[in-house]
Amino acid sequence: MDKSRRTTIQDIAKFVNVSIGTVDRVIHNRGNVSPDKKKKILEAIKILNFNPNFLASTLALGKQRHICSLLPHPDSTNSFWQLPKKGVKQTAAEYKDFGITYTAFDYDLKEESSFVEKSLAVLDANPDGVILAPLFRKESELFIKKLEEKQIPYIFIDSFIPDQKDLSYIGPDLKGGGYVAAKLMSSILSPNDDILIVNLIKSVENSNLNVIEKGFREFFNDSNINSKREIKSITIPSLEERDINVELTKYYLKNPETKGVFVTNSKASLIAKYHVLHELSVKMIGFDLLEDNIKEMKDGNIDYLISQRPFFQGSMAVKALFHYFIYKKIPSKLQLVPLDIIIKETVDYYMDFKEPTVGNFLSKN
Amino acid sequence: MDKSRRTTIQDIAKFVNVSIGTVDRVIHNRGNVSPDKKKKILEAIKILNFNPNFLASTLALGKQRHICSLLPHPDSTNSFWQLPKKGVKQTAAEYKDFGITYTAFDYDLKEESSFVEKSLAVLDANPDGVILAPLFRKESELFIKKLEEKQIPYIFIDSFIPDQKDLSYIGPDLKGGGYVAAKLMSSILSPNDDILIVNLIKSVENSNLNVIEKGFREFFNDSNINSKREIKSITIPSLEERDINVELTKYYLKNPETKGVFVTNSKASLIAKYHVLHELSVKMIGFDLLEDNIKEMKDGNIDYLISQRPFFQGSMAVKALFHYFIYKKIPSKLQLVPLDIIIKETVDYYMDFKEPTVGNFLSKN
DNA sequence: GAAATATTTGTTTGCGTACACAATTTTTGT
DNA sequence: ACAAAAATTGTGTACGCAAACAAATATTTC
Repeated sequence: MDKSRRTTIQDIAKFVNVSIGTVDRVIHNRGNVSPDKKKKILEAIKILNFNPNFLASTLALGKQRHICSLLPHPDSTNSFWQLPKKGVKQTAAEYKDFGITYTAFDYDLKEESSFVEKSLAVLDANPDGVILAPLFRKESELFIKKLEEKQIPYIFIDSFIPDQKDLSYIGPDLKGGGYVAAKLMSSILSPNDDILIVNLIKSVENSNLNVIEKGFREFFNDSNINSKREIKSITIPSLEERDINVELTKYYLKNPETKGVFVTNSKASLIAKYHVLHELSVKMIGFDLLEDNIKEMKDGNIDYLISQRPFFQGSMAVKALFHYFIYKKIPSKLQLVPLDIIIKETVDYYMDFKEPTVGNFLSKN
Repeated sequence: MDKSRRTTIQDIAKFVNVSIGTVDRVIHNRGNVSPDKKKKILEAIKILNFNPNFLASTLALGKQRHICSLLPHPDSTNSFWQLPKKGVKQTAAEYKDFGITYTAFDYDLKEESSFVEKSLAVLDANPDGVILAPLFRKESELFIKKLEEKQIPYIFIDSFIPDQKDLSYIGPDLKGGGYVAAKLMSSILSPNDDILIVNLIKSVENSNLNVIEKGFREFFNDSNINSKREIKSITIPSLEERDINVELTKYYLKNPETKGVFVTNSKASLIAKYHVLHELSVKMIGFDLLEDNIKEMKDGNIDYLISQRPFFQGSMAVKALFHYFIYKKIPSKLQLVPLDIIIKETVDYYMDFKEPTVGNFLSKN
C-alpha cells in the first residue's frame, strides 16, 4: 500500500477543475467564489481529506510574532524564577522557525516601580503576546488594561488576577497546594503535634501566600480530628540568615512543641538550615525543586517538596500563545498544572528528566 | 529596532560573493568546495549567525519516515496500554507535516505467538523506526535482532531488555518504583504491620514485576527498623473477580494481620474492590492513573498511586526518533521518567492537565 | 446593445532550502 | 601550448502554500 503522499491544494484544484487560487480563497474564507464551486471545493476537501501543509503555509506566510515575558528577576542563579523563564525562553527558541521571536523583561520583586518601568518597556516592544506573572496586583491591573487597549493577548503564569480578560492562567491551584501540603504534613505528624507556617516574603503585596496558608488550614478544618494541635503562622520579611534566625528563635522559644513546619514559598531550605544548625528535629514541607531544597531533602531535613512544574508553565504559555496566533485557538482559561509530590527517593527522576525539544537545529560540523 | 529577519543562505552567499549552491555544499558537507571559499563561508555562517530554516529545509527535502509501534493490545478501553499508545499516536500525528507517518501494531499479552506474528508484520511494513514494549523477552530478542540486521533504530518504552543496541529506553525505573512504593507504605503503616505484595499477572514471562517487588523489599531491608513486620507476596495469574476472590480469601484467612497491600501493576482497583466487598480496612498502593484506580482512590480504598507518565513515554519515544531522523541526534540511552506520587487530593490536577500539541491543523469553518 | 462595473476565476511570484544539472575554471598529461 | 579530465561554481526547478495581480465572465446601467 504505497499510500500516495498527502493531498495538496493542487489535488483539490484538479479534482474540482478550478485553479488553486479559487481553492485558496475557499480555504481562507476570502469570499469572491461562486456558491456552487465553493460547495464542490469544500466537498473535495472532505473527500480527499485535505489538511494544509503547516510547513508550507508558515513558510509562505512568513509572519513574525513577538512574545514578551514580564517575570520577576531571578534573585540568584538558583532561584525559582529561573525555571519558568527558562521554559519560556527555550520553547520560544523552538518556535523560531515558525516566526516566533522573544524578549524577556525582568522586574525586581522588591520594587513596584521596577514593575511599572518594565511593563512600559514591554509595551514599547510592541509585542504580539505577553506572558506575565502578576505579582503586584495594582500595577499589573494597570498594565493589562493597556494591553487590552492595544488588543495584545496575555497569559498569566504562576499566579493570576481573577476576572480578567487574560487568554489563560497557567499555574498551580495555590489553595490546593496548601491543602496538599497539609495532608502530607498530617500524614507524618502525630495528631497533637503543633505546626508552624512560615511566610518568607519581603514585600507584603503578594497575597498568594495567604491563599496557600488558607488551603493549608482548610485541610485541618476539613479533617475533623478533634486534636489539640496548634497551627500558627509567622511572616519573616527577609531572606537574610540573621533575620530568619532572630525570628525563628523568638518563635521556638515561645513554642517549643512545634513538630512540623510548612514554608509557603520556595525558600524552605533556609528554614531547614536553621533546624540543622540548632539541632532541631522538625518535619518540613516546602515548594519547588531548587538545588538548595533538594540538598536539604536529601540530607533528611525536608520531608516533602511540592513542585508546580515551573518550567512547564513557561513552556505551555508559549505554546498556548503560538496556537492562538496560528490557529486562533483559544486555550482553556484555567490550566492548573499538576502538583507533584516529591520525596528524597524520587527527586532524581525529576532532575534527570529532559524532554527533547523540536527545534534547536544546529549545523553539527 | 526593526531587527531584520533571519539570515538565509542567500545572505551568506551575497556576503561571501558565491552562489547559494556553494553555500549549500558547505552546509551539508558535500565537498567539492575550494578550501578558502569553504573557510569564508563557515566564517560568514558564524558572523551572520545563520541557522537553516527548518521549515524550508523539511519542505524541500520532502522525506517521509515511517514509525511503527509494537505494544500490547489494550485489554479494555480503560487499560494501561491505552496511554502510551495514545502518546505515540498523538505525537506522531503532530509530526505529520514533518514527514512522519505511523502505524500501530498491537500484540496480545497472553499470546507469545501474537507477538511473533505482529513483529513480522512490523518488519513487513518496512519502518524507519520502531517503538517497542518488549514484554516477551525471548521473542523480543529475536525481533530486535532482525531490526538490527535491517539497521532499523528502535526504542524501548515501559520496560526494556538490558545490553541491547536500542536507541534509548524511555520508561520507569522499575526497581525504584517498588522502592518508592515501599517508602510510602511504610509511612502509612505502623512498624509491625504486615504487608502483602500482589502480582496480578496472566503470563509468567514478564519478569518486570519481580524487579518491582525486589525494589519494594529492598526498602525494608535498607531501613533497619528492627520490626517484626512480615512481607509476603502472592501471584494471581488471572484478572477474573472469581479467581481473585478465591486467592485473596485463602491468603487473608491465613494472614489476618495484613495491614497493607502493594499491587505491582495497574490493577490495584481489583484488589481494592475485594477489600470493600469484604469490609477490610487495608492500606493500598498501586500504579497508574486508570479510571478504576482513581475511583477507588477517591473512595478512600487506595492510598497512593504511582504514575510513570505513560502518555509521555510514547510521546517522548516519537520525539526521540524524530530527532534521530532529522538531526541524527542520539538520545540518551536511559531516559527514566519521573515517578509521580499521587494522592486523592492531587489526582484531578493530573487528569485535567492537557499539554497543547504542535500540529492538529484543522480548517475551522 | 454597448459601455461600465461588479463578480468570479486563473496566473505568477516568493518564502528558504535541497539537489540535479549546466557552466565555468583549474589542473593534468603530453 | 592544447585537449582532456577534474575540480569547482552557478543556475534552475521543486516542495506546498499565500497573496498580489491579471484575466475572464457576468451583471448592471443608460
